[in-house]
Amino acid sequence: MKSHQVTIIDIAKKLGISKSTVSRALTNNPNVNSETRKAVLEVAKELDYQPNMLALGLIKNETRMLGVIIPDIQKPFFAAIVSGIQHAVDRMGYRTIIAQSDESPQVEKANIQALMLSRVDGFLICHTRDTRNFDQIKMLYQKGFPLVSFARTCPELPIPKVVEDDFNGLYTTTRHLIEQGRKRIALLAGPKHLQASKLRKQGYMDALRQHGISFDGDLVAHTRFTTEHVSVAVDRWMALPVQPDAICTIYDAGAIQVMQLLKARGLRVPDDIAVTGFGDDPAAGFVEPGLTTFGQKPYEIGLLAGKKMLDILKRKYVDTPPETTISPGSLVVRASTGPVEGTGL
Amino acid sequence: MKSHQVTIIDIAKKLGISKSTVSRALTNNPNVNSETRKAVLEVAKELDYQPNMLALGLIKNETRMLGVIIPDIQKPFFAAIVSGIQHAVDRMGYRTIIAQSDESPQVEKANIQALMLSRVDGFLICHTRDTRNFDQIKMLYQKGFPLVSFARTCPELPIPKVVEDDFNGLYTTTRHLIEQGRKRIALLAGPKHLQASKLRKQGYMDALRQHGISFDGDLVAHTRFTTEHVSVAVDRWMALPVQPDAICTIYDAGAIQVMQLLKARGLRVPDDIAVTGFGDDPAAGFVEPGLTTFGQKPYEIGLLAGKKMLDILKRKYVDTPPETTISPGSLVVRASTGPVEGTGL
DNA sequence: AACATTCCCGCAACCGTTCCCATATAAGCT
DNA sequence: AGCTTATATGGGAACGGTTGCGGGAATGTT
Repeated sequence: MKSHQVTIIDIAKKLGISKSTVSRALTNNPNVNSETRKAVLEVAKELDYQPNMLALGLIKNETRMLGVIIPDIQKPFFAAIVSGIQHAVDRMGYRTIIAQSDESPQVEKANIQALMLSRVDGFLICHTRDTRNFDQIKMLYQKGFPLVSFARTCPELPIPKVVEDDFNGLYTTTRHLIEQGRKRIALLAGPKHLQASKLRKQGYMDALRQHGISFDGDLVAHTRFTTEHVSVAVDRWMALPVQPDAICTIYDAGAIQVMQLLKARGLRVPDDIAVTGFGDDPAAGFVEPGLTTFGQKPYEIGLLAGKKMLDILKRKYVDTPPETTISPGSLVVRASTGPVEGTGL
Repeated sequence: MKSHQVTIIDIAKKLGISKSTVSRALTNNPNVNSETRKAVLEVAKELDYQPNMLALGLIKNETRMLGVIIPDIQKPFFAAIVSGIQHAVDRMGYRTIIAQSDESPQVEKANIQALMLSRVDGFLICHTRDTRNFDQIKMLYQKGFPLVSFARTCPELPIPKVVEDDFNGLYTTTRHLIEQGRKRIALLAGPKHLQASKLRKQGYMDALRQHGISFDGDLVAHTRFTTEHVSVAVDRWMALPVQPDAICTIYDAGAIQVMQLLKARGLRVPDDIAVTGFGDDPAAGFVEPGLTTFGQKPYEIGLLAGKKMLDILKRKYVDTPPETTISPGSLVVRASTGPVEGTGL
């Protein structure tokens, strides 16, 4: 089937020299006659020689492969991050192996194991939303693997991180709603154990407080990002004696579902009730009305994460402590909050 | 930094036996005493031994890695395919290395080269929309690499392929428009050299012919999937003495842009003019009005492609010729194709 | 002419495994 | 007891490269 692989020995035999010399000629080692080198290069091309990275990796103990662990490549957010990572590390000759955890901590664990066996040179990880046990990544840390974490990170580990602008995101959207004259602003929050989730809720609360609006626990719903939870939350709000005039959410998909539920109830967005999201998912621009949201740039997050990984690989962080980078975002105003109709895109 | 790697020699030394025996114990070779095996397994666990896949790959000449080449991971279509491929091959212990060509034939070529150097065990490829020169993949074929092609394939190569239901897709959407009473149906087509593009156009033309509608060249626009081309096409159609009452497109993104352009011109969809797409991109369900489109299941395409790759790897196709699988789709009717006004339908 | 230096090149060890071959011991059969 | 056979183990080549060491030839130095 696959024909015999061309090796440096084949080249050596053909030229009547030793494989050492061929190796040196091929690796630009100065200790080789220029004519010999020329001859070697010529034969190498003629035979279509391809160096065997496995053999090389065995010696250097590196694979030039990076493991990227994400929950779900089909989410535009993660797809964009992956794209950014790849474009950052490709030019330095690193390949990326993508592994999806499908939001399952067990699968995440299995993926880490598998990639460790594949001997990747480093890991870029975004945890499952249900990951509470960080033993696996801690184990990688102890073993000395280059590690970069993004979006959903392990707070206890001193490794480079790239995260979204969680606090500012919710602070900004909440303030925007207040400035639009909204008084009773509900919050569709996330799981309490998630760091990003906590920060976003904090942004919401700080915005309320700074504008003299008292916090009302009835207006906050903690979801685990499921459609059921969102449904229940909206039902509960609508059953309140005084209904909210705005719903602030910590993720676009939730906001879009909220809008659909409101529409089904005959409520008009934004006239009766305003809605905001977080992230600026592509869908936010397509829905009607367009969703006002805090725009993030996942591709940039990927680029940053990739660059940090390259820095580690270049041993840049030998003494400087790794830092957490916050990828800035900005408010994208569309029709779901304003009195005016948005652009639709 | 990275501490000494634990090898089978370490285990052997600790037990005072030879590495051969350790290897046998670890690989479930029957020629080893059960007590010895137990001892080896114990020490292996104690030392946290991890087999070195590089050494193993060097011997077996395999990496258990598959190269996946796609134009753009950020397109939901490709993201879903990648997900399908991964879920198909993961359980057989294959990792996937994703490489994006960014729709550039040169990058595609470079990626193939790089992955070949990484010694992947096989390739799953979707070509660039501008790939006309298939020398690279032919080279892979000649070298005997396991190959599977999907969505955008090389027609000349006898390799397994998984494609969308191109012909039926456009046949179905066009017929749907005709059944809705549309008479002058324009077609937003693709590049003439693309196989998928040709087939979709053929579906459109066959539907017209079978319903006694004569083909009008003025109503067909060939694009290269750019926003500029779409814009020009719509301008041209609107300048026609008799404007079309429906626009049939071969891709959702084009259809959505068409709807926006029509809206900007003050035309109502579907009252004044109907629009159809192809693929059922997530956005098709979000836009207003919802886009009637021919739904494809890219995740299934990925699954199929992955399974075919596994079949090749298992040497299943030694004598049976590789076949092209068409992933079935179905019409998804939404608001963008209501019946013509005044028909009473 | 004697010696040091430089330049090339070959030898062999090594990276971590697998696997073939040889060998020693134990067991089975007449 | 003497022979074959099975079982368990060790030795070492191989996979495809890199690299330190040593040596021979050519060149430079005194």
